[in-house]
Amino acid sequence: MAQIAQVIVDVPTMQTNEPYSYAIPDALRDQLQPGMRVTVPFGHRVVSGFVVGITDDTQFEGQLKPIQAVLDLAPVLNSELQQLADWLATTTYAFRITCIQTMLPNLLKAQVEREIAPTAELTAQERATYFPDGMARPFDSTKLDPTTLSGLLKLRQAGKVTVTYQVKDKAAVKTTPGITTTLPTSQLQELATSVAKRAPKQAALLTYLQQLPAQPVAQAKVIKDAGVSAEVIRAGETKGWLKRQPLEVYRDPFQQPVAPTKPLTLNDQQHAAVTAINTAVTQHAAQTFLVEGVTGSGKTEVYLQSIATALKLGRSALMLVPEIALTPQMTNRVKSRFGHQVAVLHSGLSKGEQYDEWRRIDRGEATVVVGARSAVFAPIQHLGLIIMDEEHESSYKQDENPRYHARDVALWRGQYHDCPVVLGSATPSLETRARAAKGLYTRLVLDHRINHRPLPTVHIVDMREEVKQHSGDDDFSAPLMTAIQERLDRHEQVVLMLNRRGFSSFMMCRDCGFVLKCPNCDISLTYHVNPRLMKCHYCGHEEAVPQVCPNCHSRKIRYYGTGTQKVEEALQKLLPSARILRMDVDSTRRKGAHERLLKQFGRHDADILLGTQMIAKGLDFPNVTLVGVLNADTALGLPDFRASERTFQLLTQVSGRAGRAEKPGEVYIQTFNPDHYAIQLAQTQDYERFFVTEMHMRHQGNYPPYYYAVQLTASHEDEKVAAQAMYQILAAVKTGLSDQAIVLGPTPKAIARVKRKYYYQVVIKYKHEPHLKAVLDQIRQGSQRAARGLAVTIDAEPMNFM
DNA sequence: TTCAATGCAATC
DNA sequence: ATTGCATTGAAG
Repeated sequence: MAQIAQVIVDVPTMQTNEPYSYAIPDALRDQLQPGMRVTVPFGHRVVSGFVVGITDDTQFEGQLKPIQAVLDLAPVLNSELQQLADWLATTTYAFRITCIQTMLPNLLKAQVEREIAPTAELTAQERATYFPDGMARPFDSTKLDPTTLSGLLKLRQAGKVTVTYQVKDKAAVKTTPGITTTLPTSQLQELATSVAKRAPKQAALLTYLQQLPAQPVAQAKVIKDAGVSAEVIRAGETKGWLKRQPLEVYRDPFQQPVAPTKPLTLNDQQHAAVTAINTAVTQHAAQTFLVEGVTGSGKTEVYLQSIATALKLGRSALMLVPEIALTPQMTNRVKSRFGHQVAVLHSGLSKGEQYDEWRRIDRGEATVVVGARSAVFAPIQHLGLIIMDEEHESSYKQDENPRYHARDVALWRGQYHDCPVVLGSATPSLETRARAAKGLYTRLVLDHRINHRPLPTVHIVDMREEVKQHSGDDDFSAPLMTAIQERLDRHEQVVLMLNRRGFSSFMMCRDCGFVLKCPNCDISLTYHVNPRLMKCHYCGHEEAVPQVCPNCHSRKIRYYGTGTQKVEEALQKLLPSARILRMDVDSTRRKGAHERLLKQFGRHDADILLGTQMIAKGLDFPNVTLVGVLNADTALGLPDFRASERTFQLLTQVSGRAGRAEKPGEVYIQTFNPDHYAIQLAQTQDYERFFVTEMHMRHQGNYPPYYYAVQLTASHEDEKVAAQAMYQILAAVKTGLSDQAIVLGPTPKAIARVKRKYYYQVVIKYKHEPHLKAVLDQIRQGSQRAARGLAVTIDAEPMNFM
């Protein structure tokens, strides 16, 4: 019986979102397995694809085409991850191939390249114009200029040129020169004694070769260990003593060795938590834990000791951390406990490094994986424990297709492997905390700080009063300045956070009120000092800083609001002797800059670390005794039901940065909303009261976790088209769902225009809608043949309502 | 009437 | 996504 491969082709459309049948040529029959990548003829070209099954027959009536080539020796997705891909596609409304690609390291994304070659049919004239060197040339419609492109297309119509497709697999294994010997030890011994007296180096090499293992050894190692030069090795090669053979090496992103650490002694609460988790690990129970631990309560040690238990049982562990927290501080801590068996996966690595870490995991050489969001797809086998630190972080949700939440994937894998999942946070998401309240998750509370260090004292500064007393737009209140000065006098360090979410410094005319906006997007341009430019944070548009108002030509156009650079300048003016380190998107763009700045601060090369949200997470500097939040409430005004939750989390998180060692810490929060519950409760770090208050608000507003939510968005260059599409979708939703469902919109998004496109959205809130999936799938089908340029997205449980 | 731009369905 | 093929639209 002829075997048939079921292939998902790499063409992300609705029509090709199911397997296509291909004949398996005899030569590939033994080799091919589900989970492998292949190249297949598709229409009039070749595309890459992914084998999801091998069957004996097919529904397809027509003539099957054969698979062209197999790209892998072994499946790149095992059976678990293949099932996970299917689940991901159904729950996130994404294409199957998109899900598969997301789960694989970047380098395994095969690329199709087109080439165009001349034929004998061409006239000399045409040949000279299009093929000056007579050779085939790359045919990339995005890179060729329009005239050449249309010319080439005409020639193709006439059949005067041929187009070929080449699927390029970028997966490259790095090698280093290696050495092996084929001679038996006895012969080498003989040679060593018979070699000329005045060639001691050759003798040394021969002696060394005798104890060489069968596998190739790096040439660099031979040179070092045998004490010979590359010259001698070359001589040995010509004499046939040894053979050169490329040796596969891993690009190790973690070069520097780390000092091993021993498990620390646990306090009672930590001990209770570890015991509970260990029991679940040992019993292979797919139980979910919520470790609710205040900052400084030693959550990480609980994670590490639980991981140790899984390893002892011969199982592996996955630890997820927000990208921003994947600092060397954090990875070092895991590496120094578990050594070489740790693999690290995050976007800071090069693609080659990512691929190599992925392969170490796939081969079972790494049994502890630490990584950011996408590491939840790591090909770990025999999972014994999954940990997700800072579980509330919104970066665990991917904001492009597939719009998955790593927490959901982690829970899925926990079920699959029958292993516990530990969600950890000082400020759990309302969803998670509510599930714990319902008894779905086991709650483990760590409310003592290690060594009973007190929580920092938090002061709230009413900026309305400050502005009244002083003149105008000062970013620094008197109490905060006094506190900073005290630290400088005592040679202690200060962390200042500028909340930048949805807030920036913009140009406004004081005469006519004109605000300078991006010509492509609907948002105001941000003022940058160095280089002095107006920039759009969404599309990257740049323009010169205007001297006069473009609207009324007044010279009184000034910038308003607060950027890190402006604050830095102002602060430097107030404290001329203070050494200030600025950490924001601009100063950390280059690879490793983030790490370098933190090291600098850790060495006390600076007194004040000034930064955006990124400094709130996971830093641990013992000499920091003061934390200031310059503008606590910029996020509160945003049209998002999670605004309070975000604000509370951020303030609590950043407050934890103060006084982590023996010196007590102080926190100053500057706000224009001193009475808001999110800020009041952040002052006392009272998560439980915040939870109860916020749950009440969510209940009032019919928001998650009381309701599920789906956000539908349509975007188009023409505002009318986008709006119209949304009204059609609205009609489909209304007829398809019960009247229990709450449908909001269509409304223009808070930032209605981004990159020359208008955005409209509809939000569905529901408790139980069995037909929802069918309705949304139908919308997905419909959006396929809608107006050109119209993009419809479906986001289940969105994190951003803007 | 002819050629070209535009829309549309199919791709195993 | 990309293609060939049908349909419609503008010039001959």
